[in-house]
Order: sequence, then structure tokens, then C-alpha cells
Amino acid sequence: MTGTSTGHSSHDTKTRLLDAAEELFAQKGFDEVSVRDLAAAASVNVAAVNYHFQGKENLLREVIVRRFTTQRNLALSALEGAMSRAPEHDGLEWVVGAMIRAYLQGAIGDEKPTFMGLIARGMHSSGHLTPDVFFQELVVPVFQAFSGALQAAWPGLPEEDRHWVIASIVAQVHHFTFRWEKKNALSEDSETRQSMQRFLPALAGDRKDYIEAVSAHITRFSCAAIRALYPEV
Amino acid sequence: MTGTSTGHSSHDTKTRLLDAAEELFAQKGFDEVSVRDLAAAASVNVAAVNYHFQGKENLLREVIVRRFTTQRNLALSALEGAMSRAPEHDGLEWVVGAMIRAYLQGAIGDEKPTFMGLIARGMHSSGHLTPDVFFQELVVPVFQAFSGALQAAWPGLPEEDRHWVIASIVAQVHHFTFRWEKKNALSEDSETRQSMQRFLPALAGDRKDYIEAVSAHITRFSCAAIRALYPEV
DNA sequence: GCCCGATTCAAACAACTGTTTATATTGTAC
DNA sequence: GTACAATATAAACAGTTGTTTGAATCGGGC
Repeated sequence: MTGTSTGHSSHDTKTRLLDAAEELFAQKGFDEVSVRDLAAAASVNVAAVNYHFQGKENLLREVIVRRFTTQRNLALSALEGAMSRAPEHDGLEWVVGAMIRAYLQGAIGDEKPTFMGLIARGMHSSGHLTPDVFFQELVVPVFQAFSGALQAAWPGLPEEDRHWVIASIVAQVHHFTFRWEKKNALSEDSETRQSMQRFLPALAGDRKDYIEAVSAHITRFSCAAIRALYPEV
Repeated sequence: MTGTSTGHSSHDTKTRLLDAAEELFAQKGFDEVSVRDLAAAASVNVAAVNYHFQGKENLLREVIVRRFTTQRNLALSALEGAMSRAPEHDGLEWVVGAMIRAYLQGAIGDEKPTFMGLIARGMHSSGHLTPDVFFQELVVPVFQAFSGALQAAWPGLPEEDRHWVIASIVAQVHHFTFRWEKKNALSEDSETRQSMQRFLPALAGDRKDYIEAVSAHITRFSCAAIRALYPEV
């Protein structure tokens, strides 16, 4: 990292390792993936993990930061775009919908197993990553941006209630993300999978339709509550 | 297990092991707890785990089944009680509130680290437990009971939308449960913990108040949406 | 007393973990 | 070509994992 002049060959194996780690961690979780698994998946030597990163945990940290940074930027720019082009009469649905869609897109929009489960695991797990920096840099800005946008879109919603409402919206986004991942992790003919699809038929469709259906529902449900509970101005 | 006549001494160490496992798994997760940790916490020999249960995974399975069974029964009886005594005019809030309160009570009502995180981990994790039986026996009945109660309380809500609405409610319950656990897992002066409490001041209060505040919010929020979106009869 | 099945225990087992070492191999500057 | 740093490799390391073994102990029945 001292000079950006020469380095070119290492970049390959480093990113190869990062990519493999992201996919494997998302699939099976941190503890279930050994350094040897990572090395094999990336077609590099086992020692490479400790040479390029310093230990397995640091690799996880870098994976998370990389993914979450793009997710944060995605959400922030989507929010900014929505706010600037928000028509006056349905500004609420516009802003909330944009936020939800951006998150879902980044979370399960890709065909590969996503990072969202990885984040969930990482936050569950005991000390695998120091959550402080991560939380401050990546979660807080999105929350505040969303909070500000919501305030602008629906001034009648007081600040202390806004926290509750945002929590409820985030809860739904996470939950539906999790359901999609969970479904995909099950075998095609699993009883559980069939039950899940019976309970939520949208799970049987393809990714794109699911994201759209979920976004529409959360937006409709949450905005209806907001409109019913708080005065328009 | 052949005869119920003699057995008395083993029962002690077996339940001691179950209790220790439940607490440790909930605290640190399945992989982070070694068989030796379990044995030490229960004050039994390491081999006891493989003698009474057959392997560590089986112990986890029995822990989960035991806990989730009581949780299921708790939710079902709470729902039944609420339905029988539901006054006509606010039957919706009554039923939804009872359901939410029962779940939160079982999830984070105890002072010990709860089983909810354990369940979440178990469902996340790859193959640690066969989810099929577990899901069919423990999740499905509660879902169906809640669905039936909701139909009775608000007939205007069509079945396919009911699935979505229930998912949104469950999402919130899980999320707020998770937030409480997450907060408790962090050290008192952690920056993240302070941020979380700033975003959701109720997290700073005690357990009882938190459960009450969360139940009230989810009920209010969700029922407002239902009333706004669907005709009363 | 003796016997017998059920339980407990300390010790050892084989497999796997993340990490390090010492040796090659590479690419580039001179 | 040689020299040099950066990177890749195979082998070994020390520690932990879940599980098994075989002997010791317990608890009554007779």
C-alpha cells in the first residue's frame, strides 16, 4: 500500500480471494468456511490469506466493508434521486418505495448468494468483527438520510415516532430478504420450502418479481399506516 | 428409554446439560461453544454429551425443540384466550396485540439470554438441524392459528393479503427482538450501543417497558395499516 | 456379602483449525 | 547476465475440535 506504482500481480489473487470469500461466507457462514476452502475456491495457496490480509477475520472485515460500502452508496444515491424528483402529491410513497427498492436490489438483486445473510451473521456472531466503525460509517449515514427524507416527505410524523416507523420498515425489508435467502438455501423439494411458498406465494416467482412484489407491499402497508396515524401537515 | 421404572439419576445430568446448552448456545452460537464448555458449565464429564445425547448436534436439536415447543404453546394459548374474550369493537387490536405480546414475552421476557437468537442462528446455519420437522410442527401451527384469528377479527382482509400482513407483523416482532438482544450483547459503553439507543430510546429502558412499548407500537402501526387498506366488513 | 446394568470419569484418538516457516518462483531494474 | 524485492508454494506447527475407549463408580435386587 506504500506505493501504487508497481503493484499489479497481487491484485488478482487478492480480489480473487475477496470474491471467493464473499460468496462462501454468504453461503455457509464464517465458521463453516475454512481457510483451505477459501484458498481452494480462489485457486490460491492457503498462506495467501495470511499474506495479503492478516488472518481470516481481517478478510471477513474487508469483505463486509467492501460490500456494505457499495450498498450504502446505492441506498444514499437512490434516496437522493428520489427526493429530488419527488412529485408533491405522493412524495411519501415515492421516497419510501425508492429506499426499499434500493435496499432489496442491493441485497438480493444479484443471482449469487447475497451479502445480507452474511451481514446478519456477522452482527449476530460474537466478536468476529468490531461492529463500532462498521456501524458508525455504514449504518448511521443511511439511517440519518432516510430519516431526513421521511421528515421532508411527511412533516406530520414527529421525530420520536419516526424512529419507530423506520424500524418497522427496516424490519420488513430484512425479513423479506431473509425469507428469499432461506428459500434458496433449501432444496427444491424440501417440505419447508413448499410450506414457505404456500404461505407466501410470491416466493415461488423469480427474483425480479419478488423484489417488486415485496417493495410494493412494504410501501403500501407502511405508508398506509403513516397516513392513518399522522396528520398530513 | 425402554422402561420408565428405574431411571432417576441420569435425569439430573441430562437436564443440567440441556439447560447449560440452551444458555450457552443462545449466548455465543452453536459453533462458538465447545463440548468441553458445555460439560464444564453443566459440571459433568465431556463424554456425557455423547452418552446421553448422541453428539453435539443432537443436543442442539433437543434444546431447540424443547424451547420452541413451550413458545408455540404459549402463543397458541394466548391467542385462544384473546379470541374468546375479544370485545367486538376493537377485536383487531386485541388479537394482534395478544399475539405480539405472547411472542415477545417468550422471546425476551426472561432475564437470561433468550432462545430467539438461537433459533435465528439455527435457521441461518447450514445443516445444523433438519428444519423440516421443526418447521412443520412448530411454526406452521402458530401461523395457521394466527391467520385464522386474524380472519375472524377482520374479515375484510382477503386471504392472499393476509399472508403479506402476517409476514410484516412477524418481521417486526423478530426485528425488535433482535435489537434487544443485540443491545444486550454489546458492552455498556460501546459506541454502537449508544447509537442504537439514540435511534430507539426505548432500548435504554428496562425489559418490561421495552416489551410493552414495542407491542404497543407494532400493534398500533400494523392495525392502522389494516384498517386503512381493507374495509371493515 | 455378591452381582449387574446404568452412569461417570480421565485419557487418548483422529481429524481439522488458523497460522507460520523456509524454500521456490516470479517480475523488474540495472 | 546478476541482484533484489514481491509473491507463491509446500510442509510443518501448535492448538482445538467432537468423539471413543476402557476402567472406575454408583445404585439397588437378592
